[in-house]
This record gives sequence, C-alpha cells and structure tokens, in this order.
Amino acid sequence: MAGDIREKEGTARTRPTLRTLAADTGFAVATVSRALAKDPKIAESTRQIVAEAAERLGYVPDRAAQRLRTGRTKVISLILDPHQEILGFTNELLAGLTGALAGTGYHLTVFPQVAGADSLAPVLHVVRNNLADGLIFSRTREDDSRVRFLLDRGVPFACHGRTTLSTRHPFVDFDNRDFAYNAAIRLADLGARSLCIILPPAEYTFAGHLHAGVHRAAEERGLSVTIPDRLSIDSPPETVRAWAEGLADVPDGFIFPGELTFLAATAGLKPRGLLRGRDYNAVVKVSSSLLGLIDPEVDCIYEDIQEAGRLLGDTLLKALAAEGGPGPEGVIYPPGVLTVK
Amino acid sequence: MAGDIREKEGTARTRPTLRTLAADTGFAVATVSRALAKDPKIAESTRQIVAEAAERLGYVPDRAAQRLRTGRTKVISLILDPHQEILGFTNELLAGLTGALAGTGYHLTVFPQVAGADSLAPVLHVVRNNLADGLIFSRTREDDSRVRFLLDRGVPFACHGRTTLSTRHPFVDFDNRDFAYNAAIRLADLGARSLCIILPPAEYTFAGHLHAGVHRAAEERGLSVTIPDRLSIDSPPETVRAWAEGLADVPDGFIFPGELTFLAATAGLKPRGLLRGRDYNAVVKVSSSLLGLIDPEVDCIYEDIQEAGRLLGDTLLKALAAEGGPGPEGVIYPPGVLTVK
DNA sequence: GAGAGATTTTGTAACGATTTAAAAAGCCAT
DNA sequence: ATGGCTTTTTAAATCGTTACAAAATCTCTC
Repeated sequence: MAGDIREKEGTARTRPTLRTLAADTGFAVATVSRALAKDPKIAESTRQIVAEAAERLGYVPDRAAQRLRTGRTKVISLILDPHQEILGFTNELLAGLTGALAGTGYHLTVFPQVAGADSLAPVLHVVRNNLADGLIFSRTREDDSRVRFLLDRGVPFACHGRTTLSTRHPFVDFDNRDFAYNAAIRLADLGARSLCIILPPAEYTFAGHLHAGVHRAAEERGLSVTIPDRLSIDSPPETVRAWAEGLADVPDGFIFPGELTFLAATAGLKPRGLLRGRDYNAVVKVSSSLLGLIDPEVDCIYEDIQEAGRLLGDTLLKALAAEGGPGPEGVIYPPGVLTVK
Repeated sequence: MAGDIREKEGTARTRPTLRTLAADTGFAVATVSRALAKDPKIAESTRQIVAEAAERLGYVPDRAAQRLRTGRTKVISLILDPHQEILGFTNELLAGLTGALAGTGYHLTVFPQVAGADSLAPVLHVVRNNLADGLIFSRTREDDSRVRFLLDRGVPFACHGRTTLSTRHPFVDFDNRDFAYNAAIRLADLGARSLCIILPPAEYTFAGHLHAGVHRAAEERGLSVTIPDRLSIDSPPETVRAWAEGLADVPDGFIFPGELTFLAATAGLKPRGLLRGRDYNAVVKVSSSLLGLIDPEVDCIYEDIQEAGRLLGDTLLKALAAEGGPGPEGVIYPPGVLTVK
C-alpha cells in the first residue's frame, strides 16, 4: 500500500511534491504530473486517484520548478507610473486587477516608473530578464515606444489608453471623447457660450480624444473653445490655481478631466468673486465620491477605474491565452453618470 | 580561446547562463557561480575575469533556478487592504516601498485582502505556498493574528502599526499619540474647551494611541473629550455627514485623523450655519496636499505615507538579513508640520 | 625535490516540475 | 499462443543554479 520510494517520514513539515504524490498513489512521477494536468492520455480512474491524493495531502505545485522548466513565469507586471492626477487611481486599479487575476494562478508584481526616466526602462527590464509573462501599463501615448517594443518582441500586454499605431493591439480605454462631448453639451444646455478645457499633455492619446469630443459639441452648438497653453492635468495644483487667478476673459463653461484640476481651478476662481452657477458652469470627470462631499452641486461624470483594472486583467489574460493566434480586441468602457443633475 | 563546451552558436537570442559564462571564460560552472557570489575562496583574478564576462555578455541570473535551488524567492508580498480612509495611501506606500526595494533584487508582489474575509487568509496563502520571503501589511491590531502567526512560523515581516503583544517584532508606525496630543494642545490654544475626536475601530492599535494623546492634553489643559460611539474613520462619508448634521452640543474642537472624515463632517456642519474659526476649530491629519486646495485655512498635521513605505521596506530588508539573529527595532516616524499656522 | 599545508578549481548531485521517447499492459482476432 | 493494435505508464533528460566533497594546483620548508 505504502509507496516504496524513499519517503521523508517523521518530518511532516516538508511540502508535498510530485514525488510525495507518486509514493502515495503508487504511480510514477510523470503519470502524476500528467494526471494533474488533466491529460486525456491518462486514464480517468488514475486522474481521480491522483486528484484525491493531491487534495488530501494539500499538494501545491512549486512555482519555481514550473517556471524553470516551462519558461513561463505565471506573473503579470504592472508598471506603476507616478502620476497622481486621479485620486486613488492606484488603489482602484489594483483592486480591479487583483480581482481579475484571482484564481487564475497569475501573480501580480509591481515595478515603479521612475519620475523623470525613460518610460521604456521598466518594460525593458521586465522583458529582458524574463520577469513576467505579460505587462500592464497606463498613460499610453499616440506613438508609444513601449507598445512598439512589446509588439516587436511578441510579448503580451494590455495598456490603459490607446495608441494611434496601425497595428492592432490589446488595450482598455475610457471613452474620453464621449465624456468630453457630453460635458460640453451639458454646459451648452446650461447656457455656456465659451468653453475651456484643461487637457492632458499632448503626447497622450486621450488628449486628442477629449479635444475631439469638445470640438464636435462646439460645432453642433456654435460654441467657442479655449485650451490653455502651458497647462495640463499634470500641472501642479498651485500652477493651476495661479492660472485661474490670473485668467482674463473667464469662459462660462469649464471641463475638468480630473478632480484635482477642478479643485485647484476653483481655488483660484473663488477669491475673485466668480461663482459657479452664476458666472460659469463646470463638468468634472471623477473617479471617487470626493466631490460629493465638497461640492455636491457640481456636475460630475464618472470613470470607473476599478472596472478599468478588471478589464485590463481580463484582456491580458485573453492575450496570454491567444498564444500566437489573434489577440483580443481593444475594449472601450463608457462614462458612468454619477451626478449630472 | 573559445570555450569547448557546446555552444548554441548563431542563435544569439538565448539568454546567457552560467554555462555560457563558463564556456566563455574557460572555468567550470561551479567556479563561475561562486565567483559571481564573491566567494573569497575564489581567486580575486578569477572573480575579475568572470565579472567582466558577465558584464560583457549581459548575464543575469535566472530567478526561477535560484529560487528552486535555494528556496528563497527574493519576493516580498504586500497585502493590500481595501480601506480607503487615506486618499492616495496605496500609491504613496507603493512609491516608498518600491523605492526601498530598488536595486536589492527583491521584487514586490501584491495580494488583495478581500473586504469581508479573514485578514489571516492572504498571509496564510503566501506562507503556505512559499510565495515570498517576507510580508508587509497594514492596519495592525492590538492582538494581531497575522503577527502571531508569522512570529510563530518565523517568517520575516514588517507591519504598519504596532501590536500590544509582548514579543518584539518589526513594525513601522506613525506617532499617533504625538499627533493627537499636539492637535489637542493646538485646539486648546485656540480656546477650545470641549474636544471631539473620531477614532479608528477600537481593535486597531492606533485607536488607543490617538486616545492616549488626546487625553493627556485634555488633562493638562482641563478639557472635556467626546468620542462618538458608532462612528469611526472607516464609516462611510455619508454616515459621518449625517452624524455631523444631527450632532447636539457641538464641541468647539475637532480632531480628524483623516481627510475624508474631515470633509464629511464639514459637509454636515456647514449647512447648520456652524463656521470653523467662529463656532469651532479643527485639526486634521493629512497625507496629501488636497486640503490646501479646498480649505487652506484649516490646521493640518502631515503623515508621510511614502516615508512609511520606505521604512517598511528598509525594516523588512533588515529582518531578512538578520536571519535568525535579533530582528530590527520597530520604527516610529513623527508627524510633520504642514500647515499649522 | 619530496612532502605538508594552504589555496583554488571542479565534477556531481540535488531542487521539483514537464516532456520525449520508449516500455509495459490490455485487447482482439487469428 | 502469437502478432498487431491501442491505451496507459514509465524512465530519463532537462531547465539554471548552488553546495558538498574531492581533486588539482600552488607555496613553502627542510
């Protein structure tokens, strides 16, 4: 009954391995391995016996050994960029990501993107040292060196935001065009004639999308649009506030693609006696319920970052499963209406 | 000159291994391995030759092989809890952590703490499956099952916050007592006679610290202290606001250990016509510059979460290096003055 | 120039999984 | 039984690294 292969008896402290299972069931190690892999070449009865033993002994395959043998790491790397324009972004994204990865056997490692450094550096590091099977990153550019590199090397990835490259690749993106369009329409409905929107730095693809959305609405409704130069959603709040304090010809409609920018601008406008609802209106893209506490009256449109995380995880998993075949489609998730009254 | 061991010529695509270096230098694989490990038993001249070859060929050791052989994963796991009381907490903590870990060869993996589930579960998972060499977690309790378990198993860790267990263990904690004391003194200086502080749930150690700090100041200055029952810094903002709206005998001094709680309470008090500076004063513990935009006048004391992350990383690294010997001391980092006027 | 002792290098065996090719077993008709 | 199938199991090699014990080389001293 008992296996005849040498067993480390007494010391029940060692984790069970395939050898332990082999000894327990009487099958060879190879048989056990394939049985656990549900290989149809192994008799159903054998598979059941092995599965039972694995369960009973609490067998868990050794990741290091699997990784060494197969070359697959079962790891997904998230490149974390230091941008802070969205409060709680990291937390929400991670919640979504870990949710999507739960139960798949994939682990999530985090690599930082150093502030001033080349955005390709962490990606290069992960790929060169074979640290993960797939990557996730955000802040995608129109012509993104990371996307180019990964496509070239055939490394699976999913990015938050799109490129304008012709090659199809997996991505997850918020419908910023739709957001901007609806924000502008809303402002027009409130009587605005001249709009102002603070955009992300021009190299990011979603800058163009926001721009396009506003312009479409502006054309439809005959509005003017100002886009502040030398200012972006990445500008430090003090800069934004100073800008608002000195702003001449104050527009009567503002679109803020981020809570922080809105707060900073408001901090600059309020001391001038300019009141929202009377002198101007605003629509803000939010990803938290923060503004509901500060300024319950402001029009908000919601971007669900946790959902983005989930989608990024799912998309990357699909890409990993595709294995040479055509990868998954890009996914665009829509704005959620939070408090547009 | 060239090595005589079979070399995969032509295909320069494969990553160099110890074998590659052995072939290149003419030494045995074992020698190369120990040379790279700076083993003093290997001649200095040999070490130099090997180091040069490794550099030239771009050799990077294979983590899977190292891990399989040594049993060490070179991974640190962060258990991410879903609490959101501190805006940007996750982002700051990760920035600090990855900074501390950079260049050490340790990677950071993230495991989620599912909202309602047992806090021991993810720790158990990591330890049982040997997924990391050390753990980091936050929200430490007075009697923390995770700390007990890890101490018992001898697994290195560093936690954010202290326990009240008698066994010494590594931790990193903010000086909440000092914060609360100084906040209360500040309020007394502003003329407050009756204080109110919203605490974390009682099981967390820092609830006691905050409590102690306030009480010491209250005794010194002869103040009264109210601690709202059925309310904590984890209460949903709407609950806090509702509480503030219905509050009878409004105290003249508030201490808020979190930005969100402050905003929620303010949202409840303001509609009642209660004005800060006239009817009451407040001191808030902040971890971002958010309040500077919303309410530049409010007294803030700063907790540097990024620093906490750095310290957690450093402390855990020391614990890992201690290897059986006495682990590192706990670290308490002080409040930073941000905008106490 | 032989032997002792220290220094330096090396061959081999793991670590725990997967995979290839080959062996063993089962089945059936002749 | 025997040969010819198919189904099932197995032995052995491999991934890249480290550790143990033994071999090789060098350095002195007499």
